[in-house]
Amino acid sequence: MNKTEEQLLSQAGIRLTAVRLMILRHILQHFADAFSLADLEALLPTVGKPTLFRTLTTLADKHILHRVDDGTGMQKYCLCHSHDSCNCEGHVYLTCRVCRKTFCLPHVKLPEVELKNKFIPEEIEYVIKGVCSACAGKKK
Amino acid sequence: MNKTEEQLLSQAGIRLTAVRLMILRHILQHFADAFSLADLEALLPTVGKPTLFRTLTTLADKHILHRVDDGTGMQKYCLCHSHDSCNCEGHVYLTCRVCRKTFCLPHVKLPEVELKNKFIPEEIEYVIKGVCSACAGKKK
DNA sequence: TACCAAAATGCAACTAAGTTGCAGAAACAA
DNA sequence: TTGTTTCTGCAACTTAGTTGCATTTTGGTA
Repeated sequence: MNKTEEQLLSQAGIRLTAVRLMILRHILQHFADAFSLADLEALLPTVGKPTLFRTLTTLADKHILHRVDDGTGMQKYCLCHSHDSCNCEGHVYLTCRVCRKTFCLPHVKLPEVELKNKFIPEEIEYVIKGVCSACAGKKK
Repeated sequence: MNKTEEQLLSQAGIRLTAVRLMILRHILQHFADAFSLADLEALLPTVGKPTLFRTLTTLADKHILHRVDDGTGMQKYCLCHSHDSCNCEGHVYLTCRVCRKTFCLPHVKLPEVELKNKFIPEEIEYVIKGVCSACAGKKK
């Protein structure tokens, strides 16, 4: 079952404030896929950019959001789809080079890669770049 | 066998200039792994940043370099390890969150992911974030 | 070789995303 | 209610990336 904004924040040990609740509610309602600080700014013009930035940073640090690097040059975020036990090692994203949107595939099982070196993995991002169906339909 | 800078450029249909040859030679000699515009700038202080930028853009567009998005916020590039038939659909990178270096694993076979939607894939990036052996040794 | 058009280069200035400092406001415990 | 801690908003700053434009270089042609 889905959690409320209050539950998400308090369970993560984040102070409940009016601004944070509003930000998180809008994210839950509007962003099924990856979004940027600018997207959030457009949605919430009354909240200052530094506040949005710091809130996103807090939410990402507390594993309520994931940071997504999709190669568009803008930091993106998306809801962590397994809030409780966030051992979210791997995520798959589709990034459209035309509209620059990024779509999450949360339920895809990420394939493993053999590591020969003594590198300690913490997180895996599998980004597939291409053209989304909407943009492909419009004309190449 | 390895190609010369001249061969790489001319086969890609890029004009041979002194600056480009110097840039490419330095890349071949110094950067086995991913590097940024700033890295190149430090190596070649006599060449202006816009020229370096435009040269990297040209080399990436002609598939001599790959653009790498490692989540450090800086665009990185690395040599395409299969110059001839660059059907390089997939690349695996290791990014260290401590020293922010990114290492290429060019010979790892990239696992496939099932795509349900009508997304047209063009390129795949598999980025493993963590801590490299050098940084892990220094202390956590 | 001399000339010319097209392309490359370097300088400076600009853009945009992200980030910080600080003063005032809000949260929360006593 | 009070006081401390944390949050918020404004403005200003940082940095990577990018563009405009004048000058230089390249490579083809006479």
